Amino acid sequence: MGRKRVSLKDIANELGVSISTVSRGLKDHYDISPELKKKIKDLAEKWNYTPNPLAMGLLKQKTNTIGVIVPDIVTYFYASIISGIESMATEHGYYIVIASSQESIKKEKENLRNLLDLRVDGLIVCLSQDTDTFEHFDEIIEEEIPLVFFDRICRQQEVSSVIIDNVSAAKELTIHLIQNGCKNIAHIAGPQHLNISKERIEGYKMGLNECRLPYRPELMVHCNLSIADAAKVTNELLDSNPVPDAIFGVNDTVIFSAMKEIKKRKLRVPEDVALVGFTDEFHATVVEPNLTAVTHPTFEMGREAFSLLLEDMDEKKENSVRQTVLQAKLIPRESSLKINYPSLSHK
Amino acid sequence: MGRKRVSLKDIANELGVSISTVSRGLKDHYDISPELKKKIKDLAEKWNYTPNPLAMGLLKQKTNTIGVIVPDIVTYFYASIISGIESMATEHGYYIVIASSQESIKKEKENLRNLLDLRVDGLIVCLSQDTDTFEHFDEIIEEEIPLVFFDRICRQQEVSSVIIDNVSAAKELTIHLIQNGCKNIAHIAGPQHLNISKERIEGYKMGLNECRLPYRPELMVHCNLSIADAAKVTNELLDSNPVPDAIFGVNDTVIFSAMKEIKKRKLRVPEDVALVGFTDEFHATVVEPNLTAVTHPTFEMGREAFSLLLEDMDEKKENSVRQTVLQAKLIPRESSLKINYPSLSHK
DNA sequence: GTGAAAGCGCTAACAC
DNA sequence: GTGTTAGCGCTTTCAC
Repeated sequence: MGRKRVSLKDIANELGVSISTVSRGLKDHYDISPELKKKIKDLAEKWNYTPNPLAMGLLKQKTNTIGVIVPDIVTYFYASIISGIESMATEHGYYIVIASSQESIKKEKENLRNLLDLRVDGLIVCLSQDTDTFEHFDEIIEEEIPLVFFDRICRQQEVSSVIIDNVSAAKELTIHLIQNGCKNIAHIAGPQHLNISKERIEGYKMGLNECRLPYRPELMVHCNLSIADAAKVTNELLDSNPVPDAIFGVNDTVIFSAMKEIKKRKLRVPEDVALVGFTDEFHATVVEPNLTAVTHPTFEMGREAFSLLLEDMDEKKENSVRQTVLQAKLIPRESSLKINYPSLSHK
Repeated sequence: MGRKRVSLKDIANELGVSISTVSRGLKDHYDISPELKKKIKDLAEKWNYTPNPLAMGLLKQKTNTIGVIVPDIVTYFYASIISGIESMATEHGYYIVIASSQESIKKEKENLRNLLDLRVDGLIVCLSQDTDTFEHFDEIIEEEIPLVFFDRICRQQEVSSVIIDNVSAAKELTIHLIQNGCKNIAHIAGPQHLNISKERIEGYKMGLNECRLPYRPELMVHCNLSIADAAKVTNELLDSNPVPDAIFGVNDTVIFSAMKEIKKRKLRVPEDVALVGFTDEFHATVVEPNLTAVTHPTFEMGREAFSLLLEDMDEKKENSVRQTVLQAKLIPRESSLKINYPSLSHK
């Protein structure tokens, strides 16, 4: 370990004054004599003095650290949201400690425990895929520890959150498929207990309804969000009757997997089966055909989540539950364009 | 803010004993009477007592927190290394605080300052692209604050590091191209001051040499690692004479950009120009044609970096500088296979 | 067996 | 203007 960093005491000893004088000198308190003040500041500068955050934390009961729990760090969606959180946190002098739940409720609970033990000032959380009970947030809510959920949320009445307008986006995506001539649109939905699954299903049904197409239960399948399970349900869909002429996936990962299965069967995208994803992962633009999806403003989501948390952490304000709903944006790409659009017909 | 968490004092008051008794009771010190010990432990359990890490940190001069500085969080390569660090850190009871330099030496210095101010117990760092001077690590090295570099490193004699065997990997990749009939292999290299650029150039030259092909300076171009710059130098290569029949990129990002430019010109990959990347980003398998690259054991790199750091942080041991060299593995995919390999000929 | 006191680094109320 | 003191939560040495 390195040598101890310099403390107020060191400076006080060197200058032959008391610790509190140094403390005050450093922050232009009352009036320390200007000369002394200068001497103190110069020495502090020279010795690279910075206040010990542990001592400050003890005193102020505030660590300037926030915890972030995400299902995983590696997925572009989460990585870029973390990036947004980090950028805003840095601007406001906060540190962020990251923990990943690996999509497991057990690890999520452990992460929560660890971060609370660390005495973070607040938490930003995206629920794991397995999280279908929510009592582990009781303590946090009761003790009024600032908490913000994003994307996969729960207890909306009690906890602030940042989400995108899943219903509208899913509806728009569905209508987009219909406008491209699709009649049998399948939906690969996510786990039933997740808000994102429910909302996207709702939007899907609204889209069908608005275009006077019937909702067909046999075209709706559920999967956990793994590649393997997505492949399995895709094959079930392709073997069913009617064979879907389009598949709308709850997220991109699911659809990438579906695309592989479709290609294996030598079916063409979008001619035989149109595909649309959801989160617009980085590689949506890089697969062939390029994947139509709704872009999430991920960086902004991260920044917004931190903003809400910051308000919650502000002790002066009465903390009120707020929800920010951001709009996702439909990006039509090749995977859904059965009918050549004039603007894209040169492709 | 939440109510104060329970402290030893609270338990002591409730039980009518002193703080030190509680402290000892909790850790089976000396002999506190078994009954009292049980009472203490039960109450601590009931009230969810956990020691305040700030107090412990002050006392022990140890925060159990390490800082990680990466060029960015979003790139798969870094995200998965972070994931490896996190997994190992969690196992050992450490927290990790992440900071990103956005490839800027200025931000890297700020991050360093911030993390030192936070009193992290150690640091794991990957240099930014802009980092061509290294004095900002003087203080850390002098004060013997545990530090480990990975991938992009400097001051190898003084600081432990985890790298992959760039020379061998680059050589193997070059020979692979030659075996596929390429004669004019261009190399898009990275910034000159980075070890990864230099080592990959060296491997490239060794590969050429081993196959008795001349090194042609006109086929070597440098670029910063941006998409735009990679596009620019790719076009320069395609306009030059001889036109390369293969391009070996310092990393995948560069090669993805090159691929786009090549497709724009209606050239075919690999028939007209074979392509090989380096880091094997996630989407290497998803572009068409799939990208040949050398896979980095990223998760393992993260875990290994933490292991080295852990040794450094172990005060008992004499700290010695160590370097772990991991092997990257060539994954031949479509983008380099000009000659049909029997095992892949059905594609 | 258990308590009192010092000290890790800092601030702020209170002396003088 | 500057010093003293208490206290944030904890461990540990020294008393009894």
